[in-house]
Amino acid sequence: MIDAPDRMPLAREFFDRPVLEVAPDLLGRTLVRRTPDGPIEVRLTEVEAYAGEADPGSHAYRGRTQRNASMFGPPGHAYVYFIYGMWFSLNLVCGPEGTASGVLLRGAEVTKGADLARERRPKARKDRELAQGPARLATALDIDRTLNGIDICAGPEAPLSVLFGTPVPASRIRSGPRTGVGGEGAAHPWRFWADGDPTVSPYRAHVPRHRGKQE
DNA sequence: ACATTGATGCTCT
DNA sequence: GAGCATCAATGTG
Repeated sequence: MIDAPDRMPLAREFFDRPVLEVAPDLLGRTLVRRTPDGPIEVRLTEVEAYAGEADPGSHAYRGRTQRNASMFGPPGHAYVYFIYGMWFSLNLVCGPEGTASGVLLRGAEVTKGADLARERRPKARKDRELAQGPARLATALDIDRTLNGIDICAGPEAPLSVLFGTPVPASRIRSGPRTGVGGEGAAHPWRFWADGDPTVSPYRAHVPRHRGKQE
């Protein structure tokens, strides 16, 4: 049985391009997470681009560290990081090895394996909330730090793959400032989403948190 | 519907 | 020690 055209995996060349080309081009694509219990598939609806060492909003801004090492690796690999003491986020590494760009996956619609996703997201009241937000997406897809650095172009058995899917046409893509990114990084409209899709997460502007004594 | 805030621990300075 | 590419519960309308 031959795969339908929309089930063809995206090759490494897809990711070996400038991140601002790759990010909007990922919208509508199918992300496959293969778990021991079976596959979970989502249709990507919201992403953010992080543009290498020159981007003040990026984890790579201050150069290579132990945490961000996989961002500096070859394209078509995963960068998974732990945040707020509780959550994971999944990025797809773009651009040539030695550079450090990536696309944060922020929102998606679960299209297959919804029963598995619901088990992992028992607090989701509606199916559209299963993967609405980066940490929710990672939780629904059973993503953790063991997937950091893995090759997502490694073939039909890989834990993660991206399939062709049905790309969102450019006329339906919107862009704006990235969520939770402040400073000079806030100026760039590097968040991309599918207009009107209910699985796009609510925008939250960056709020500087001052802790400790105040007044 | 929207605003506010606690939870929780890792990473880098 | 400060800050974090967040979520969910709580409060108010």
